[in-house]
Amino acid sequence: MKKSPATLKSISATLGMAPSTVSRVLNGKAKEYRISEPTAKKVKEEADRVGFSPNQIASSLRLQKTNTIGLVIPDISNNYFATIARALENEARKAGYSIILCDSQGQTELERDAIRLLRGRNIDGLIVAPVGNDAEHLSAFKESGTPIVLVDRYFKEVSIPSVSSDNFQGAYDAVSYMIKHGHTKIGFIQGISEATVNSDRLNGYTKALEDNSIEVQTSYIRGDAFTVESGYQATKQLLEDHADVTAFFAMSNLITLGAMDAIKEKGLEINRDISLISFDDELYFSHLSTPLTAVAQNRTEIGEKAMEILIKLIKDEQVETAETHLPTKLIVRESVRDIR
Amino acid sequence: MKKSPATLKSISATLGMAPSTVSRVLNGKAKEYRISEPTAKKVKEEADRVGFSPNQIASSLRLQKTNTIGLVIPDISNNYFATIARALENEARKAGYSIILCDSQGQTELERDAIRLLRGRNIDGLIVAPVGNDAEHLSAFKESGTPIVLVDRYFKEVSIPSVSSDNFQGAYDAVSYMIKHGHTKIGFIQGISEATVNSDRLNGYTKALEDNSIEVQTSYIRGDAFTVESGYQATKQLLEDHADVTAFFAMSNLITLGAMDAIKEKGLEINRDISLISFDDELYFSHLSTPLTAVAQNRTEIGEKAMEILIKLIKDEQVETAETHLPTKLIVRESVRDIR
DNA sequence: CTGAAAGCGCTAACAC
DNA sequence: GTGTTAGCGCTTTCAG
Repeated sequence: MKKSPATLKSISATLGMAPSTVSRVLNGKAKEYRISEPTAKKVKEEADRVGFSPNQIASSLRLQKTNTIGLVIPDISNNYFATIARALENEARKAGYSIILCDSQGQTELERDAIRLLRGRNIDGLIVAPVGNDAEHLSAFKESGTPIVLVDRYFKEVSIPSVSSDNFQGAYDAVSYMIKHGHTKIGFIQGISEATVNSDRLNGYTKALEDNSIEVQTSYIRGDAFTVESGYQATKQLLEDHADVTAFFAMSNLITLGAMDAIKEKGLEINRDISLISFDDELYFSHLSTPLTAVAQNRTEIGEKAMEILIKLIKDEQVETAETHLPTKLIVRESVRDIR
Repeated sequence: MKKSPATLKSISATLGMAPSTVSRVLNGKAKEYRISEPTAKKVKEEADRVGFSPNQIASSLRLQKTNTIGLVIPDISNNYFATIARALENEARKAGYSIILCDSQGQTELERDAIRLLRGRNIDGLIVAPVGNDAEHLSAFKESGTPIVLVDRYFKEVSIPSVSSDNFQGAYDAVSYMIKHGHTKIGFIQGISEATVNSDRLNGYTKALEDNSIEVQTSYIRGDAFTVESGYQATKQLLEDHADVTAFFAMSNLITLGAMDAIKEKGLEINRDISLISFDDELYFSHLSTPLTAVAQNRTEIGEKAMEILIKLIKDEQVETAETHLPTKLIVRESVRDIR
């Protein structure tokens, strides 16, 4: 049986005063309203005694503010997103907000549903790591007036603040590094080609090749999802179609895993037979059979920065509404062979 | 500027009817209340037109039900918890509940805070993966009448339903496997010794040794937290104190990582110089320099089962209130050397 | 078949 | 210094 918890009213009844008085004391507005010491003390004691905790729902309804932030993520079990989520949660909590977590499972349909649901829950702000390329529901949400910030991906056509890595530069650095070690035939194992994260990285890849007068082979560009499976298939196909490719550049932690599966399956060994760089670093990379060179993204900072922007927007503070791109860092390990 | 969204009242006003009528139609109670077809149709159209989404806050206040479940987790960026969280979220969503995520960062104090906060948010149920050994705030929460289910860890002294792996058996199997391969001096790199997960695993370890007439050396039992750092320190110390230890059994994915760090630092190679089994499997284990043998927990099922129980409790259905222990599976790879 | 009205628990403007 | 009151948006008796 559910106990009916203490309320302002119940407390004020046992104390023989008005709910408003109790409310004022408990909200620390005692001096502001010049409530007498003894009254305040009695209220606090009674509240303590019955273990009063204010009903946020009622307060939210009254104040039109839920102190709640929606978070829509493609896959919380993907360490990349989980680490961002942790940073987001942490910052939110410090600012007095709670996170409502929605996993879109990489499906635009579920993402749409989640946002609709969160809207009904009157969230004060929304963070989305969008899946797919459809941004209409996002800009529609923005129209509602509730602040929204994107993480990881972003959209050229709609102006929603976003925080992500400097994908162009990260890719440029990685590919330049490969080229410096003698690689010219470099496979690009991509995710969703329409996603800006992906195209920015592809641009970095292309630019690095061009800057070194290496022709871009479109047949070296493979893959169609940020998944293990796609990484596996793309790598496998490319390995079969172009045995002359000496290096792979994988566009996410999951794609990297798929690529490693394919490489292993073909009986190849990373470094010895084939080079590999992962866009996105993982905890275990240094312990792999060949420690993997990776483009490390600053996941925590992505989360912190995004929440900082969102909270500013909620508080109606000025914010440079543009895209934020955080620097990446090339972590050199042993997966790129020097073939000069 | 925040647009004021459509409400039942605003819709009923433009339509010239009462809010109650609109509410009934929109809640699918049209036939129950025998509302005329044309009226119902008009309501639906208007609701559509203005993009009405009901204010859950108001509804929650009225219904004393928030359709919200609190989730308190030590570290969402730990893949073990993240995968459980994903399963929880998924099941919750299917049942019409949203998840409020709180990361306790492994601190009892934050866990306590989070639960207090969630209480104020009038959650319909609570899932906690408890940190530490203090369960008082948990049983206090239970007293409030809101259903609560624990995942991963549990407490002997308080009767709160819990879902976790069969830690005893999982450990027993792993240690038996090591013994079968000739190991008798096996380090046990533990987390928090007071945690039931830990002691159950220790019991499994002990039992396996005893069943094979091997004496338990308490000096082989090291470590004091489920962290990389503790795993590292414990392994390092044990390696220095007892060079005769031939195998390690690490009590979590993070501890395993720390153990691998220590082993690598000492210039040792897994399998060749030292054997290792991890309690908890990870995505990358098969690609490690020595693919790691691990006790795989069914994380997804832990989450699903826990949510299933919680939802039953919320619906006041009968539930076997006991601890649920899900079977583990020993994934044999190459990290245990046969030294017979 | 539909409307009026009360009330969930809280806050704040307005009394006194 | 403190009480009274209205109302946030919704649901649900109770009326008609």
